[in-house]
Amino acid sequence: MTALTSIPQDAIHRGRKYSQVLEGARAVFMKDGFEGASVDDIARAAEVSKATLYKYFPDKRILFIEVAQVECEHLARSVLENIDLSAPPREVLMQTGRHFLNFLTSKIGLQIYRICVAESQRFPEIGQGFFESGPAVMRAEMAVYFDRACARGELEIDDYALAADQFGELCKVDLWMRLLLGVIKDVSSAEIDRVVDSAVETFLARYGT
Amino acid sequence: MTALTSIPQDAIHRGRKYSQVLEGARAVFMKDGFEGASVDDIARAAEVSKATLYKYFPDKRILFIEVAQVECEHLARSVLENIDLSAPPREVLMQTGRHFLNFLTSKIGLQIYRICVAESQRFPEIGQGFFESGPAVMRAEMAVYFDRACARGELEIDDYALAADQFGELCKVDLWMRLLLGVIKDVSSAEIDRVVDSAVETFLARYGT
DNA sequence: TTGGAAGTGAACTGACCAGTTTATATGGTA
DNA sequence: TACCATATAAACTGGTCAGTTCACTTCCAA
Repeated sequence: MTALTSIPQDAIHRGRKYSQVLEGARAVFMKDGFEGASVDDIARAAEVSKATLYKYFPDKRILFIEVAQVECEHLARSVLENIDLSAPPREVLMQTGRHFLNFLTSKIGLQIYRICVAESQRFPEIGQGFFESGPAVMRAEMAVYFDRACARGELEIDDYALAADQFGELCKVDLWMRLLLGVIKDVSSAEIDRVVDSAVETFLARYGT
Repeated sequence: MTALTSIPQDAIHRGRKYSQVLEGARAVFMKDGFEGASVDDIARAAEVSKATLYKYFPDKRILFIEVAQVECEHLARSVLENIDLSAPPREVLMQTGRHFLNFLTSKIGLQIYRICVAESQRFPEIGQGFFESGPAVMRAEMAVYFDRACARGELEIDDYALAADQFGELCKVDLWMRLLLGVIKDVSSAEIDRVVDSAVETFLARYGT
């Protein structure tokens, strides 16, 4: 720690109000989207002055990117919890599908997707980051499972990534689009089960042994 | 197709400038998105005065919804006119999938979806309108085909709507998300074929006879 | 030829918002 | 206690934009 005293980024940014700002921004972005969220609203929600907010985040976009990254990591973790990968494929797929769909259809899951899709034009790093910590993670985790299951002779898959994506897409059927577009407001676990059931059925029709 | 007939014929005839406005709006919305497009820009692009524009479309949202519906109608027409529904299922599905994916991955297809998803929170009628003239039409048209194909013994499907949605989702695999998020910029027809091939394979594994 | 419907351009209203500045307050530390 | 970085409220700048209004023009049909 001599001349090069690289002060940790976190230490520089994380004053007392840093996480307050992030939390307020999260709440307002989730409620109003990116364009719809005014910086005044965020400052008010964070119980912080606008001047302070701008000291931490010199630009509204930077603030959003920060929020989105934190949320993506958080959500990716929650999807990957509590699945017994040694169970029979039908069981593993059902559980995975339900977890996945529960996340996709949650208020926060929907809103993050909405904002990332909408803003990826103007701020490509948002879309890129979301893809890598969202869909790409899901795909990679499933590929690991497929590899094991194929080795056990439980599945027969040539292209793991493609199969993973297909399963993910099959889970999105109907419910996700209707929620995204505001055609419906909520989804019951019975509806989720129905979609996941059929997704697993279709998936196993092709890849089951 | 009935959902698409909401553009009143008399409105078209009521003034010479109607389609000019729509065309200008289409161009500007596609370039700048919904929020990014100013009504002044649209009027300028349409070579029409703002007052005239507001005579036809009393609200920017209504204008966008019309644009989106017209585009969806184009897709629906182009799919229906070019597919021989009496061909074997594999052939019908391949063709349908390719048409569908070509539209989804087109600049305008992506942009309409982006805008609808982003704005459906603040303006539910946008999401509602898009759902009815987009996904719902696709589903309904496929259900008609499934009905015939099942009657011919070529397919075996219990829930037409669910099966249609599954096929649609299977076509979206990978490419669509990466385009939406700006991870990739273009897609080759070879990539489209690869995804559609596998979608058809998976679909027929479950529903083929 | 003329009257009304459609269209025009430009100014206007009222509102919103990102980002800055300023004068003032607070709280921890030396 | 005195200092200084940090925080604050509120006003301010400079800009954008949806939607309206109005005085005026163009077009067409009777």
